[in-house]
Amino acid sequence: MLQVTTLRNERERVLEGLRKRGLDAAADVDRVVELDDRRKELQSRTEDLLAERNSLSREIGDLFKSGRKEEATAKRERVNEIKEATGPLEEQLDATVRELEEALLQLPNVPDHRVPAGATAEDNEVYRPHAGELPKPGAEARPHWELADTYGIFDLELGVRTTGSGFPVFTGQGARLQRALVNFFLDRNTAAGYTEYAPPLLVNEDTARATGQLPDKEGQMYYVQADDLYLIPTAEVPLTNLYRGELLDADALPVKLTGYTPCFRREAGSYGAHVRGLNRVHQFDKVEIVQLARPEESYAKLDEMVDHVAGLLEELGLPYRVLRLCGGDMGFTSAMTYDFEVWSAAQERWLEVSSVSNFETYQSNRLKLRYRTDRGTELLHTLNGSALALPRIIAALLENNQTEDGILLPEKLHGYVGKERLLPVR
RNA sequence: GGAGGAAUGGCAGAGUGGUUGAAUGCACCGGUCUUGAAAACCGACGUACCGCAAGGUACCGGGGGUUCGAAUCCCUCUUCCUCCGCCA
Repeated sequence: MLQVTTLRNERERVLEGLRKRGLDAAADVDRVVELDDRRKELQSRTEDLLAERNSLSREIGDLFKSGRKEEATAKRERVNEIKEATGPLEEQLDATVRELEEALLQLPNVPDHRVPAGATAEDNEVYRPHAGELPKPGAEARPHWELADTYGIFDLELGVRTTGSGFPVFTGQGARLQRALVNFFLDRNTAAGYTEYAPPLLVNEDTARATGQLPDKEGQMYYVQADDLYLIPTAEVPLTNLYRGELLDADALPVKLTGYTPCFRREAGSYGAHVRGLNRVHQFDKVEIVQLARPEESYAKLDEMVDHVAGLLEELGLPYRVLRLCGGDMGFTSAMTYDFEVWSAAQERWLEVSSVSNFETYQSNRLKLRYRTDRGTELLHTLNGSALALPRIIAALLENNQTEDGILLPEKLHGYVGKERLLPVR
């Protein structure tokens, strides 16, 4: 959620930024400022009345103590009049605050000045192109969903039996590979100073709202009606919310968290050739990294996270590139996002495996996540990134490393998987 | 699932209707003393919002109520603790 002061003081920058998302927000911004003006007016009128009531009450107390009952009763009348006036005023104030908040929640984050304008993925900027040749496993290169059968990696039919489409069941050495990747990523993240957490997979509405999944992604999350809980679409949600409402000392910063969780996404309406195999599923495993940083440091931390994720992909020997997302392709809550894509040799296209973003104060404003400075308290910047999302990593490992002698695993994984290559099971 | 108890500032812990945003101790910060440190002593020490300021308002788990006035009384919800039962 944007801050009203930002909308007031930096109106032009905000409008220009939102234009990069293809949004003309002038009317919305003006409406927020108007509502805030109204809020201030109602608040000060209400508080003036309350101040009078409080001081009269004190006088009444004194009068009673000194036994001057009639005077006390007279003042009590006046207090009752005040109460009649404050009631409706407070209702108006509450309604205005709610309206203000609703209006504010409709506005997405303002893109950083470096974010390119644009409507779709076409307009994303290749920030770090892939260096060197892309692997060519040959004309008979098989896509990962075919390899999965031969090598016994995962089974989509079994998932349909237990649940429905889009819930792959990892089997045998595939399940082992999955566990290996989770451990590898967590080990690398903790070595880089991220503290490991294993958070809940269901969250309440306040939590989903604080990181911005609500109201923006309402229909994308699985919702458990009986208990009013949402299945997390990413570990970002519980991890960032661990610090909701905190007021941190400056020397505690930056806070660095990592966590492995399954992620659940309804992906309503996405079908077709591009969603075959592991390309898009309803449940998948992901290891996430989160940072809470001082505003002046946050973009340096974003770079640090980008380098860290790049390091993971290099250790896995996967060809990748980094994109800087354009305004239209960026998430609702982000101020700047880098996407990592790995090359899928058989599908001959790039697959997104990580998204690393700086939310600036958009989340922390809702989270009420602040830190102490010499000047008082200030909102922190929140950042997060996948390090990494597993399914497409597995797809790329299978497709890129297929040989006549089996699927060769990157050296870093040998110890984790317990072997150097995957062999056919049928 | 049943029975009881509790929720107060960074922590511990007073406070059961009146100027209490809240005693006291610890921690933290500034100072005195000291070659330096410790100890001792002195002082400062919550957050948000409104206001140019003076100042004001709100907050003692959440919500609602009683009252001229609520941390304090009532209702309700949540969480935690103890005991019993059940279960992984």
